[in-house]
Amino acid sequence: MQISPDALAQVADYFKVLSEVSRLQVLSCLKSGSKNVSDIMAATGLGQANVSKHLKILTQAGILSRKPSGVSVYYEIADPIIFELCELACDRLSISLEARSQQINQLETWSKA
Amino acid sequence: MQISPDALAQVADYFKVLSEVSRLQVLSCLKSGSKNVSDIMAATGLGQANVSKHLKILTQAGILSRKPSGVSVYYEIADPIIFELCELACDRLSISLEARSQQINQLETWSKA
DNA sequence: TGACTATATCACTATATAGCTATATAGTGA
DNA sequence: TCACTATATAGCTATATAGTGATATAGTCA
Repeated sequence: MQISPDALAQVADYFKVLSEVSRLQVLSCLKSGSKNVSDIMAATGLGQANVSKHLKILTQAGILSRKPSGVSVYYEIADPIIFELCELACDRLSISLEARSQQINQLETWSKA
Repeated sequence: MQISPDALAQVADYFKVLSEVSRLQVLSCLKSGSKNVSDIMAATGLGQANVSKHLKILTQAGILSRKPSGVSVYYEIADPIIFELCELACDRLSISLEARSQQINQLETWSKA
């Protein structure tokens, strides 16, 4: 094994941040631009404490940046690379979906034969 | 919010598969080519039942392919895209590490001033 | 100052899962 | 057939964490 588990742990932690639906919702709604916590709550439907927790996790991972402005705090995407990551994952998912549907088609033609 | 939580859930699940050190170890040791379960156990140091469980998860995610051969079962990378994903994540990590070290440098020069 | 609002944090519960041991299954050779 | 080995699975415990309600903190305006 070439790569140390410690190094892999950092990669794993990074993917773990992206492996929760709520956090992806937050990222998705921030793709169009900076928003404050209340906006994010409204856009995602998540509870306040929950949103705050996820925002902290995303910020600590370097994915979001935090900008207080008066009483509000605005968050925005600090690292657009994540959308490339999501695109790659989506590509992969659509490929496997296609493969699965082809298998189903084969089963169908077989059952009709 | 444009993307449905259901769609994001699939992306999240995909990332979740990649968010465990043991599974990344398995992928890392399979990068050089096909291996059977015993080889993977030896390369990673993981227990047999544990390796088997992780292999199932990776296979179900479409990341590995399973090829029984006699008593053994060989697994190999079915989807090299994952290495692109890992590279992107690594790039991101090295960038943030670099940023952090620059901050430390700034602190050091500041403390020496 | 005090009242109000926005955000963060704490304490808790419920759920998911990594890793383990024991057991089951499947292939191979006697 | 039986014995042996490789892999898979079941059941369990321990741990991590998402979500929630209550509370704390910080900024703003009267």
